[in-house]
Amino acid sequence: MADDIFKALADPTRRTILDELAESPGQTLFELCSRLAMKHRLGMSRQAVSQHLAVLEAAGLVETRREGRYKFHDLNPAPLRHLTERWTGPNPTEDTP
Amino acid sequence: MADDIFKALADPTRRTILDELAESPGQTLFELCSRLAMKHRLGMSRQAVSQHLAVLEAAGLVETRREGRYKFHDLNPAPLRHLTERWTGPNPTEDTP
DNA sequence: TTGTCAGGCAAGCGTCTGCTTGCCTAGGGT
DNA sequence: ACCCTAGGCAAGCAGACGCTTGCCTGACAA
Repeated sequence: MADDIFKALADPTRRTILDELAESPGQTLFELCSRLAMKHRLGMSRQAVSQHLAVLEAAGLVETRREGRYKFHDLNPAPLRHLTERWTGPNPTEDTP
Repeated sequence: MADDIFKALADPTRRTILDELAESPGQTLFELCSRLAMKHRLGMSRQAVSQHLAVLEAAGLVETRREGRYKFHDLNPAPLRHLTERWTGPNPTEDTP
C-alpha cells in the first residue's frame, strides 16, 4: 500500500512523469514519450515509459481511461496528501472546515 | 537532494527505523537493532541496520551525535515537510502563525 | 480486406541494492 | 597491561530494478 507509493516515487523518471501529468493532464503514452524527450531530454523507449506508468498506476498515483484506441493518463495526488504525516505529525491547521 | 530522500524512503526497513526514532529519539545502533528485532520481528545483522542509518543520514532524515563510544541517532523530519507539495500543491492553511 | 497507429506482453541483459561475513579501530572498565 | 563493547570498513552474493528488443492485439481509415 504505502510501500507501493514510496517505491513508485523512488525513481526520478517516474517523478518527472508525475510532474508532466500535473502540468498537462490527460496525456496518452505517446504524448508523454515525446514530451519527456523534448522537455526533459530523456531518450527512452516507449515500453520504458509504459512500464513506469504501470508502476504509478499500481500505486494509485495515476488513473487511466480508455477511449477507442487511446488511453489517457491523469495524476491522482490523493495518496500523497498525508503520506509523510507519519513522521511530521498532522499539519496543525490542515483540512479546516 | 530530493532524490536521496525518496530513495531513502523507498525501503520498508528504513521507514520502520524512522518510526522507531520518532517514538523514542536518541537511540544507539544496538538499541535500534534490538528494538527492530523485538517489536518488529526483523532479524537483521548489526551492519544491515548501520547501512540503513547511513542512507538515512545521507538523506538528512537522521542526525547523529557522538559521545564517547556511543553514537546517538535522532529523526529530522524537516526534509519531509514539503516533499509532496510538488504535486499536491501547498497545503492551504499550513504554517499559520 | 489491407495498412497503419496506439498500446500490451514477455524474455533477456546490465546495473543497483540489501544483506551477510570477516576483520579492524576506538573508548572504557578491571 | 588486558579485555570487552560500540561502531566502522570492505568484499562478496542473490535478488530486484530499469531498460531494451521482438512480437502480438485491437481500433480506425483507405
